[in-house]
Amino acid sequence: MGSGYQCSPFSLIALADCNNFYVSCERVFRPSLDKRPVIVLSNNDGCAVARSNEAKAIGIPMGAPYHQIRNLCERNGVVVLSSNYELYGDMSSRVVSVLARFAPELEVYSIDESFLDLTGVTNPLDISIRIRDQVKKWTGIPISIGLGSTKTLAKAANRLAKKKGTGCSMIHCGDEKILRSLTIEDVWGVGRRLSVRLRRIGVLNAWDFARVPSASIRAIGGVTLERTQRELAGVSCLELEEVAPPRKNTCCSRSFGKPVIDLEELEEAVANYAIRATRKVRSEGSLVSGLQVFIMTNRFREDQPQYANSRTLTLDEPTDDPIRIVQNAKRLLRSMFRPGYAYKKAGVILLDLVSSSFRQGLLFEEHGSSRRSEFVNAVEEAASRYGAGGAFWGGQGIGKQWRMRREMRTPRYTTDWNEILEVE
DNA sequence: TCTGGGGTCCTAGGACCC
DNA sequence: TCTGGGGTCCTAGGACCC
Repeated sequence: MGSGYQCSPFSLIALADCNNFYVSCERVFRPSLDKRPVIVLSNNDGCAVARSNEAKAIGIPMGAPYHQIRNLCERNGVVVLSSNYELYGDMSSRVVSVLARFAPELEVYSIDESFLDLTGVTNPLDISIRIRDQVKKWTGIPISIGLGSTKTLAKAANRLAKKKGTGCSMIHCGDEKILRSLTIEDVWGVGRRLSVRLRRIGVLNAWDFARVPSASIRAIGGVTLERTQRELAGVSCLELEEVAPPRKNTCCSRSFGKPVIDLEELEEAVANYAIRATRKVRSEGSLVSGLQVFIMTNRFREDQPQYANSRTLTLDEPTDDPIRIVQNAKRLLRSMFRPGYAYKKAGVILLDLVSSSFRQGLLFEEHGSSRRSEFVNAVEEAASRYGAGGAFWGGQGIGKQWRMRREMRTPRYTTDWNEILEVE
């Protein structure tokens, strides 16, 4: 082979990936959607982010803006749904709990994918078929499983299983025929930009990629792409992370349902995003060291004046106090706001999160005065118990002209008592 | 009219220091 | 006319992922 790499015979990784996940979740609760073309739209009913096989067959591309495919959908009787993240999150954890019965060493990689360690299993393909059947039976969600000695090979095998429609498949790093059948774009870690540059040097498929001198790969995509190359050749560079490392930043941003002109409205939106982001941080027991706010006009409207900006600040002490975070977010917003633009999107990013146990001595100093934190905790408690109607901060406003569209959302069957499925 | 949201990692280059 | 070099730290931007 001449590559110098050896396949590792010691480990076996499986990637379990839910098929058309959001669509599959919707179908569990509405079996009438089976065999029909269905798509799920992103926030603000913007783009198609999940498509059933029937919808793919009609020619709806991934990520297509809805306004561009609306006619196509209407002509073909496509069922169009807004996204329902409460439902998908809940279904996701159900799938994971079934997977964990088979492989206790598992990494939840995304809402619809998990890596499983099947090292030492005697009949991995048979087990994979059993896992697949069990997940379908207990959750209603169809999955595909790819097997390989590294994460990148497992990913590739999963792609193959989806391409061939077999449900489960395995790839060995020496399998020339199979690796040649995977285009360079199919390789995990090779996106649009890198694939163009790789094709230019004659790398067309996964087999080529694994065999090009690593110096050329490094020149094109740095150490990250070099790792991908080694992984594809069977050398493990990406470990299974059973415990998710603590998040470093968290963000809340939204496009507006309607363009926003006024500073006051923008402040209201930014305050809401800041509070949502702060809630995530508090629920993880973290503190915020800094924050960034950004605003932008609609970049697709070439006929309109454009403005985009972002500002960052470092807090004097890490905090999880929503009042301080909102005050600072508004300050940043006012410092860069320019009147006369139609703003389309804004966001708040909380930076350099640290564990709240690091705060230690500061607890009883001025910022953490206990009466104030009791008050904050009480408001947050009421908000989490009774929803936005229970309690909200003054800056959040009540008009919410800017809030996003979500016109075709299905009920939250599994997470909201008012919307639970009724069986007659 | 209408074009998502939330992350990570890496690198180049500027600021600053000795 | 001549105008260092090497280190660190930080940030912005680019690339990727789902």
